[in-house]
Amino acid sequence: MDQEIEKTQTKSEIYDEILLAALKLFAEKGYFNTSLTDIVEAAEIKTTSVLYHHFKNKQMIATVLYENIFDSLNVSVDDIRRKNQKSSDQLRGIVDLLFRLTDEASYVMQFLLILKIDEFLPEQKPVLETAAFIKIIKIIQAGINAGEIRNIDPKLCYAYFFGIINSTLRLVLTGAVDKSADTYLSSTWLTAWNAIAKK
Amino acid sequence: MDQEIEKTQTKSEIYDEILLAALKLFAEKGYFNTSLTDIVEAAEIKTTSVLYHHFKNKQMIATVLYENIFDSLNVSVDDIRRKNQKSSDQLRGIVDLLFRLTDEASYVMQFLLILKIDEFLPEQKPVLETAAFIKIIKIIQAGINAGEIRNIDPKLCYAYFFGIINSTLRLVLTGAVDKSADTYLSSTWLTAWNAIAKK
DNA sequence: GTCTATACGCCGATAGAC
DNA sequence: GTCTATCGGCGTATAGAC
Repeated sequence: MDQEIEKTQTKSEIYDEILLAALKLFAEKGYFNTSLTDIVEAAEIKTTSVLYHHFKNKQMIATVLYENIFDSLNVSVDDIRRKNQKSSDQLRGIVDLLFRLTDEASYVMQFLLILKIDEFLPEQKPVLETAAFIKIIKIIQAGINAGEIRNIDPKLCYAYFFGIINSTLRLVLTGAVDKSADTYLSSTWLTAWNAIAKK
Repeated sequence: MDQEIEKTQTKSEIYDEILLAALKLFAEKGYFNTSLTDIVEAAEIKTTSVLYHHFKNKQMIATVLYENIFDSLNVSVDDIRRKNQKSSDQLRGIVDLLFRLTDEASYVMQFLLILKIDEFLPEQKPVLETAAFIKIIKIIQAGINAGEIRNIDPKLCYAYFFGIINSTLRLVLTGAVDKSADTYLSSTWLTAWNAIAKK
């Protein structure tokens, strides 16, 4: 998925190590409970100097993570939209993706669903205003227009549908239930879709 | 609601001012972005010494807020359980309460729904293990036993029902929609209840 | 590009007079 | 119980040699 990078502009392994270490720590302990020293240790580099050679400051590490995650999500949503016509199929694709990410990239999903991003990146767009989520609202709007989804405020519809999806994933991510997200996929999808589908 | 306090053991007005100021600031900027100086200014007291005379440290302010809010919620849930027999009526009572709190005490609801409490109060119980929420799970279990609610894992059922409720309230609390929570009450209740009700 | 050393600000917390 | 003054430490960030 990140393999489109040419050798020449590879940002170095250390760069990636730092990002990965920071992502894990932010997800586990939160941004403010994570010191640069923590990141340095987890990334297995020697001193903060190495870190500052790659990033302007702590906030920039978080900013890059934010951009990577939301850009990647945006690309995936585009892909799903291209491969499916009906709103229900597009939403199903997005749900599949989110459940898979929860099982296979839980740190990413914690960043998305659990962290309070605007607390440490106040200048970034709120989640609902990012490209990926604007497109999701569009999918919902299209579903309403096509008569697939009942005619309510798209944002409210988003809250209903992804309220069910996200709170289920939060149960998994916080360890409140012990099974994998995948276990709950079909039941949760059905419930969420029925909550917004036109009868 | 807080009027049961006898005059003799009133903790002084300053105590309450500090708590209220801290609640607002934590809700608006987050715990870590709020300094004791911020609280001192907002509470309209002179120095941090006054603050330290009432609270052992910053964390204790948050702890008292946490306990007040969850105790009060627990009392309300008891009250609702006493006044209603059916699970559906009890859940409806809780939903009414949460929507009212969102409109009338938004800082409290932000503390409950938006803040990542375990980041600054790591030793406190996770929300789902507090008395109030254990009782909510019991209400759901009773509804399943009575045949009112479909037979699924109570925690999953909780995620479906309150996923819809809470994500709608989050829209209001974060300003993603401009109307009051009350506007969405009946529609959201219906959707949430239908998501878990036995047909 | 990595090392050692260090600056420095902020903030939580305390001492002690009154 | 409130004031002035101040400490100590952590964590971010930088300087400068190699």
